[in-house]
Amino acid sequence: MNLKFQETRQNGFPRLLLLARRGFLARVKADLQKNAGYPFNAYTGSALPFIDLSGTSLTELARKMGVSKQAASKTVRELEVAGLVAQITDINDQRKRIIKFTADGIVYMRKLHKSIKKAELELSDHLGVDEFKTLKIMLKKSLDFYSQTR
Amino acid sequence: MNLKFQETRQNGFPRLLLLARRGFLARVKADLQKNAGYPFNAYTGSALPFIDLSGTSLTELARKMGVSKQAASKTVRELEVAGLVAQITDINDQRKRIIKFTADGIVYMRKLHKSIKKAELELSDHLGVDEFKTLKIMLKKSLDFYSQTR
DNA sequence: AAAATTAGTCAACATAGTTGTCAATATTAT
DNA sequence: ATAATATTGACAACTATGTTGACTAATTTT
Repeated sequence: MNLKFQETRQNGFPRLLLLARRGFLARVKADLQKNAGYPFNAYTGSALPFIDLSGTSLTELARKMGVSKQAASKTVRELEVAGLVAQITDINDQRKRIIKFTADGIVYMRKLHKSIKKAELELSDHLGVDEFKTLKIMLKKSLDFYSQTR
Repeated sequence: MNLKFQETRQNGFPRLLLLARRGFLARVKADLQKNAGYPFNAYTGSALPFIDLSGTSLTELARKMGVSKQAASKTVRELEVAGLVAQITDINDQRKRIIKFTADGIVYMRKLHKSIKKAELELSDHLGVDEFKTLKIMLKKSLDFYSQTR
């Protein structure tokens, strides 16, 4: 019985992506905690980058994050508890809650950004600058492909 | 106030990896369900490839999957219910439960493998064969980097 | 003004993992 | 041989991140 397909699967494309991401995020997290004492989790990681400095409504945030409003709502509550964002009611539409960064939230964003850049540089160093650039371009092209095909 | 870091974050490296993986797996899943009527989830996706045709113990499987024994145990139970694997007690060590594919499990593995290959080919077509190869090599190099650094 | 749509919440549940604890079995050291 | 130690795998309780369904309140359309 042939075992070949096992080897293929264990190093299949989706697994490579998963593990590469895990490795990368572990580095970001370590750096962020060391340098800032801040948490780093799905709230901070997947929600913050989609909150505009001028404020973003929940529904808009949910859409950008690609999750349900309910999931986004939970996330925002956590960020609020952590003191990184505040929610204010929209004057023009009282149903809307506008989510904005607190001063602390902006500080956090900058630190997070720095940690990510640092991790990217580190990897870029290891792979070669051009190779890393190509890697990112290829990934972007893949996304384009999948968002068209969907 | 500068908005630049927002743009950077939304297309940051880890996000690219996440979305590329999501897109890829959606294709695999669609193909698999269309052609085989089989489920495709974390159980099948992350556990099956690590079960050896000659059988694998739970502890070994957990180690290979990179999760706790408890998590692996749950997964195996699901696979058992789905009829893809069976657990038998090891004759030489009665603590051990050897997990083996059922005939159905092997059929499933082959189909899964085919669907993944198909999705890889499709993407390879879109990116260019050489580029896709490079992409995979770069990802592998990244993994090596992170497993060393850890 | 009534009907329909939209924004957001609460509750219940699903999935994929975790840690802590434990019994049964094997291994090692005395 | 037996006592101490280590390993295998189970159960329970919990965490994190998501989902869907049912709902209220506010706004927009007709």
